[in-house]
Amino acid sequence: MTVSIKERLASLVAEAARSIAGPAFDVGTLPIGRPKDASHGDAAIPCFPLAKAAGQAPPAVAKAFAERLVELAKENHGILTTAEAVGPFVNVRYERAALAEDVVRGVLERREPFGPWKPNDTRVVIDYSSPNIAKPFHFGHLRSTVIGAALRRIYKHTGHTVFGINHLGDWGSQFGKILIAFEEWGDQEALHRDPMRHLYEIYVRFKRESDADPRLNERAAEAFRRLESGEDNAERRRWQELRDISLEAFQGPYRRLAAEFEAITGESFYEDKIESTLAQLKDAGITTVSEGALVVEIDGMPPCILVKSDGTTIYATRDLAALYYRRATYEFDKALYVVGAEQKLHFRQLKEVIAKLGWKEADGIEHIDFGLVLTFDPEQKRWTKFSTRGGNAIFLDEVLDEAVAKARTIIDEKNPDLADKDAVAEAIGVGAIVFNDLKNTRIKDVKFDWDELLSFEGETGPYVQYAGARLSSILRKAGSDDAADAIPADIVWCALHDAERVLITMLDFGSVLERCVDKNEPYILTSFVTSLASEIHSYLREHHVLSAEPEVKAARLLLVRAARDLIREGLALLGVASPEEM
RNA sequence: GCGCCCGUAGCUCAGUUGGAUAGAGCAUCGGACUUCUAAUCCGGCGGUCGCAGGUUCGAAUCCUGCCGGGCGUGCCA
Repeated sequence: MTVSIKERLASLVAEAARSIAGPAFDVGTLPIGRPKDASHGDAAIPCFPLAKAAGQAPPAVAKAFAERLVELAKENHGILTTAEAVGPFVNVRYERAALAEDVVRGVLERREPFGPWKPNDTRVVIDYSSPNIAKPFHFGHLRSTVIGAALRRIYKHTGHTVFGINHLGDWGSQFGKILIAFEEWGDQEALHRDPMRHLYEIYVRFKRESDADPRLNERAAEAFRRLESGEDNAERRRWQELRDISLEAFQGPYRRLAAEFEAITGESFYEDKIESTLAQLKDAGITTVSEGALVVEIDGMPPCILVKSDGTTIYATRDLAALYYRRATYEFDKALYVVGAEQKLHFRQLKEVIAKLGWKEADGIEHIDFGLVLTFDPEQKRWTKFSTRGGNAIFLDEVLDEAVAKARTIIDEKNPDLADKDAVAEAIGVGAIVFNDLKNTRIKDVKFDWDELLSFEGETGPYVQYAGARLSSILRKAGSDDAADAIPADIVWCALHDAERVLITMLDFGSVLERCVDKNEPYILTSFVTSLASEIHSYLREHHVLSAEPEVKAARLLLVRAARDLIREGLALLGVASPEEM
């Protein structure tokens, strides 16, 4: 197995460091970073830890360190050309041909980290999307769906065994409300025409009318009791009907968003597992009865309620049943919950309960929280929460359709002869929305802004897609867009010396994925593909491919192929399509 | 009240876990298409990193205290 140029640099740095600061020096304390200014070099090593260990001033140590690196580089060809001390830093430059070959070959031959990583033994359950099907699939559901789907693919790519789970909100007391709402105002024709919208309308109406008529809430509670009784009654049949129709309706958005699951086990799936869950929790001796409810008391926070005083269960009970089931079924090491930040307390409670049970898996339970979707309130002149109750929810399909329509308009204007315009518009429009949601740190609130959502310029999905399309176009015109094309033996790799910025960026792919996994943050990858696209757009302006001298052209075509593949790979991990043309 | 989160350019955000002169996009101003897609590129303008202390060779980053905003705070999810 070949060792990447990055790893070879790391071992060179380690060897040089030990020869300066002694064999006991902890090489891990010496970070290899990127210089502030790209003109300084390809990689930079701050020498402060080394200076401390060597007991000398940082600039002096840096100087000696750089000299040692140069010596070592002479003995080990194909890694570095220069190592220069600048004050307390050492800036190094990769040997150009080696850099180019390492990166391009790595991508095209799908070596790690560009291709799939060798399997590790970590098993990960990712709970995401999990829409409440008594409520509409609105824009707010996008976040969990898109973040979770991206994490699922990133974990898979990096060698984890992953189980993506849609913990559908298809149970619970709000179903009592929906049942009563449907009994009062339900309409079969409207339900089948547009299930989500119809259920949304009657749900909002229920919320509104129950304010004036508390009897509605009582009836809803009774309906849920009857549902949870386990009998094959009218409530159950209606529930089953609404659930099936809703679930079917969700498949459209899931397809468009490239969201896939290993299992769709909603809350109702645990209905027959609640009893044994409660028994085990009681047997463990961690439950108490408080104010008529069965709870687990937890230091420093409110108790976790298992059975309400009216005898019905609650979401925490079902989440615990799910944890028992998932431990037995998937033998997970990590259980990630991609759920909004407002449920922070609930997941802290879950984790505490599991810790009280003494499970070794407790540490692996992690709430992958994210910010709210806000809407601008012109009256209050500030960003406020969407409220389902208020009825100002924005449907996801509406947003996607709007973006696709905008993409279609731009295609007609810029590329009227394009084949398959509708398919390309779908890829661009949906890609823009997905990309936008994965652009920032999860915890940031998302401000719902049509202008920003429908912007296809700058740091956007279409910007990255466009870079990919330009690369594909070059390959098409060169007639060499065959992924199976072998890399010729006579490639002059140093012809790519002027593509250093692109190559150095591509070199980062592995550590980018590591950071994504480490922090459960897809935006790091989003940011990476944006940088790569930017480097490509700049490069293509200055460096013509098809008209270059044969040697240069051959090398550049390989670079183009590699960059195109990596952009496609990165976007695919995020859930964004890469049109060949746009 | 208490707990958690956020505060960086006019706006939206990065800042690789404490390293070099704090970076992008949008907006704005100027420039680049008879050459592989101008959904692009190049340049200008724009900063008391909320405030005040502290830690040290070095702080947007760590610690403390304030200020402002958000979320949560026992039977919704």
